[in-house]
This record gives sequence, C-alpha cells and structure tokens, in this order.
Amino acid sequence: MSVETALPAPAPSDFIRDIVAAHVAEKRYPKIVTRFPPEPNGYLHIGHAKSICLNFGIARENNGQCNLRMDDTNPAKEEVEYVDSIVADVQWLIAGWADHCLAFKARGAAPARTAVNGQPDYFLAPLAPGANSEPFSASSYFDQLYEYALVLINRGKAYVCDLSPEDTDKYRGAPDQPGRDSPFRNRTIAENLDLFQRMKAGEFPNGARSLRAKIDMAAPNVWLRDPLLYRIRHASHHHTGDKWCIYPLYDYAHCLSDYLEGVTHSICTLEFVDHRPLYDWILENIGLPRPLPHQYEFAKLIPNYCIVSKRKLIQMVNEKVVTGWDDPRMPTISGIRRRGIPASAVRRFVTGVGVTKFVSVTDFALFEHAIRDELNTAAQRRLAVLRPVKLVLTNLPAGEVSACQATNNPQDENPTTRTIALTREVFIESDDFAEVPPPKYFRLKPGGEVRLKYACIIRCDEIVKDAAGIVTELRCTADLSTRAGQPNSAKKVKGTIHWVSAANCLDAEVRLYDRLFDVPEPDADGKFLEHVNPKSLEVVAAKLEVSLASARSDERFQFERLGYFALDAKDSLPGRPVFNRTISLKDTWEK
RNA sequence: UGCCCGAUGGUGUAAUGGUAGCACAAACGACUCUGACUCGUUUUGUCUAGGUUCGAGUCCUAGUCGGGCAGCCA
Repeated sequence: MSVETALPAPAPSDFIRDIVAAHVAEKRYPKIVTRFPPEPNGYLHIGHAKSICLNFGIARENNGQCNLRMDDTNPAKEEVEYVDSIVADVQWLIAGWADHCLAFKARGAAPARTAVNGQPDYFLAPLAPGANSEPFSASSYFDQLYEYALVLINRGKAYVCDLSPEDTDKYRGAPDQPGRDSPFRNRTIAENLDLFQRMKAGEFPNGARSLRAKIDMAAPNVWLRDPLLYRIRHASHHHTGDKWCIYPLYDYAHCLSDYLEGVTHSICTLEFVDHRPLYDWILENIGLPRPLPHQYEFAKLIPNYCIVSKRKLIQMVNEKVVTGWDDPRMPTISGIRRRGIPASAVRRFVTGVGVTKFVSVTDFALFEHAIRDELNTAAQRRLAVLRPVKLVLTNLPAGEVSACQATNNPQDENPTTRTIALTREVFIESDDFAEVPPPKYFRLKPGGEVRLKYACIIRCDEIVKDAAGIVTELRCTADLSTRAGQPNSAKKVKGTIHWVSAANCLDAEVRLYDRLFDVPEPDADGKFLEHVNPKSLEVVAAKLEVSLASARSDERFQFERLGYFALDAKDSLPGRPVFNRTISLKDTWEK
C-alpha cells in the first residue's frame, strides 16, 4: 500500500523560484544545481525538511540536480552516526518525489575542477549510496580548498595572523566601532606562504595562528573585517582522519564547495544574509570564472509547540526526557518517521507554509492537518479498543461467530471489505458508555441504543459493577434484524461505536502520543523542560481486530473513531505488537 | 545606538500599480453505520504618517515595531 499522494495542484511559487525561473529564461546556467548542506553534528528535524523540500523541489521543477553535502569542516562536533542518519532521513523524505534529483559522488573522489577551470566531474548516483558512492562533503575538497588559499595568499588577499583568539576578538572592534588592523596584516607573500604551509605541516599548536582574508577592518559589516579562513585544529576528522590539522571555516569552505560542485543557487537561511558579501568576495578574489554560484536566503521554519534547537534536542536526549533522537514525539525526521507520519505529509506541510523572508511562527495545526489529510486517503480502517470494557450480547449463543463485512477505506473509489467476527462477548471503549450521560451524548447509556459499527444495533439492558462500583460488564440485546442485508438495516440511531470480539482479538501495546510541549512557545521563558506535556505519552493495553497481527511498519491504519496508527518498527516483537498513535482524529465533540 | 533583513485576519501565505484571495484555526448548520471525512454559511486583515498616481498592500520619504550580525561554530 502506498502512502503517497500527489502534491496539491498549484505548483509552488516564491521569490526564490521566481529568481530561478528568470535565470532559466535567460539561460544563465547550463543546468540548475542546488544543494542541501547539513553539518553532521545532529539529527535532521522538521526545519531541515523545509530546506530539503525547497532545494530538491527547485531541482525537480527545473530538471536539475540537488547535492546532499556534509558541511563537515569542524572535526570537533561531527560524527559518522549523524552522517548516516542524515542520508537515511533525506532519502526517506524525498523518495518517490525528488529522489531522481539526488546526487551522490563517487566514493573518495573530489571534483576535477581546479583554480584554472574545468567542469565538475563527479559520479551521480541517484538513490542508495552503496560501496561506490557517498554524499558530497566539504571535507573531500580540503585539497582544493588549500590550493585556493595559496591563490589568495599569492594575490595578496590573505595573510597568516598570529593574534590569539582573544586578541583577534579585540581587534575586530564592535558593530558600531571599526576594528584595527592586525599587526601581522602586512606580511610578505613569501612569509605568508611559508607560515601557511607550516600551519598545514603541524608546526603550531591550536589557536597559535590563523589564515585571514585581507578585506577591511573598518567595514560596517563585521563579517568583512578580515574574517578567518583557516584555523589550526589538531583533531581527527570523521572523514579525513588525521590528514589535516588545519580546517577551513564555514564562510571559506561553503562558497568554494558550491563552486566546485557547479551549484548555481546556494539557498540558506536568513542568518547568513550578512555573510553574502563574503561569499561573493572569496569567489571573486580567487578569480574564479563565471558564472559563479550565488547565495539566496529565506526564513526558516519555526513551528509552535516544538523545540528545534539542536542543542536543546541533544539535551532532551541526554536527560532522557525522550527515549532518543527517534522518539516519536521528537520533531526530528527520524521521530516523525517512527511516529508513522508519511513523508508526503511532511512535504505538503513544509511546502505549504511557503518561502519568504518574514520570520514567523507556523501553527502546528497546519502540520496536523496535512498529516490527517494524507492519512485519511491512505490509511486502512481497522477496529481497535484502547480502553476495553466487556459487553455481552445476551441473545447471542456462546461460541457462535457471525461474520460482518467491514469497509477497508471508504475514501477509495471502489472500497474493498474484510470480514470481522461478531461474538457474544465483545469489547467496547469505556468512553463509549456512560451510566449518567452528559447532554447530547450519542453513545451507549442504560436503556439506550447504539450501533456496533458494521454489525447491528444493540440496547443496553443491564450494568454489572464490581465491589468498588466500577463497571465491569454491560449486558445488552442485539437486534439482528438491523444487520446489513436485513429488513431493518436502515434503522437509524444517533450513535455508532467501534468494538472488537473478545473471543477473537489481538492484544497489543498502544502508545498514545500527543504534543511534546503543552505551551505554544516552550522556550519563551528559557525553561522549556518545565513545559513538557505530561500527557505526551500514554501507554495502554489495547484489544485489536485480529487482522492487525500481520501489520507491517510501513502500513498506515486508522483505528476507527480514534485516530491514525502505525506499527512501531523498533519495539514490536513477534506476537507482541506495539502500535504508535500518529495523530488522533479531529474531535469536535468536547465533553 | 553601526550594518543588514522584514511587517497583509488568530496563524501561514497570495495579489509583481487595477475587485484584498487561498489554506489552517474558530463558530454555526447539512450529511453521516467514524461526533471523522465531505459540503454550506459566518467572523476576523494590508504597522503609522505623508507623498507620487485617475488608482497604492504594491512605488517614494520619514517614522514605529520585530528580527539578525561582533565564534578560531555552522
């Protein structure tokens, strides 16, 4: 069964797509190439999904390509575990939609492009990164990046600076105050070349020297005040091992990585607006041939009722507020996937919010709507009772099984059915009976009638309670003439409830998830941990219709009248299924 | 207060000088063997002040408010 549905009809348009369209019209580039460049220092989350769908979306709409690139220039923070999760998450998110635009490169290879020129030369491997391919990575360009640094030095555009990190800071000045030139700013090219090569050779300790761009210490834009290009880090890199002890910084590595890959539109979030002049400066001052890549910025996705700060997500994992990065309550892609949310719903949500430069908070209800809408068409209906109460149909003989036809999905054009068993004893939802019903209660009450979905109308004759006064059993009469195909099948009653045969059912653990935080802006007061929703997870021992015994984790179900559920791929055991509630059905009836 | 970015209903967006529209949310109603879905109705909006124009959400000026930037993080 597929959970994919088509994207909403109108093709998305936004200011970035307009720019791309104009470039396509004027044939500025031979091919549109974008990239998604996460740093592998954590798991991808819903915010990244917006960037992924933007970059891959633009690629797919323009017959272009989108490179998955690890922005791995800081060995201190990055790990292989994160690389692997990022690859898996991206592939899951775009599968069947834009995976034909996803480019990997030949394992171990770097582009053949040089300071002189040349076309990017890499192996495109759509889909699975196998033995022969891997994601792009900034670290695979370290050799070229070093060569380009030599070009900059030779052109008098970069110098080795001996200022300590603290002094570098002092010399930089303040936003409203110009900085001062480093005393090492006017070293000769020969001296710079020598020192930079010795930095690379490992002659100096961390922080002793750095390579800096020679721009303008009085620039109003602080990022132009001789920004650092390389720092010394005697550290092992998850990808390059111990080959390097100098590592390029983001601003230097990113524009050049884009250039090396033939990226045309480098799309990032708003906090990099101030860096754009530096992006351009580096490419221009190395003297690279046009057309050059350009940077465009958009406002990132900020959903309410969520935390997406990487640091805080790590904190929640470490402090065991959640069970891990893939806890179904987490806003991570892996959590979303485990929760049972279809990739198509994520895509629809993040493309639906649009792309602007306006910093806004997106209502989580928009996401919930996309999830329900995708699942409504995709999910197979099943009957399940979360909080069972026994109900005895006193006029049915014990041991008799009568078959009922249940609709698998009423949204289908030609819905199929399956057979479920009605027996003398069934379970119903404890919520669906009230001894003292509130006003407008459509469900079962003493002496009242209700329909058992797909079966017949029943009347409640008797309530059995235990010593504590808890209802333990409901004794009812079934009106078999109201079954499908029987004379009174059209009889109307106000309420229809779900049920499961007691003699013929499957026991399962069901995890009822809700929003992780119970306030819209959990970290508004800096105390997000105090706003964790105590009801974000409730575990119940449920009774399921037996057909669910063969459920697979890639299938989506609606437990009728309850919500959408999926088998937990991680914790389910043979004969001991665990189902996660992806999301409840919309409930417009409040108690 | 240096530089940069932004401002359209409760929320997210569209309108590219010409009827302020869509989705979500909310409310009410219809339908219903899911209090779901679907359908119908309704409520709510161009930050302020000037200017250009036959006409301004859109262009100009000033202001207000919000956000970003001073890592050898990305």
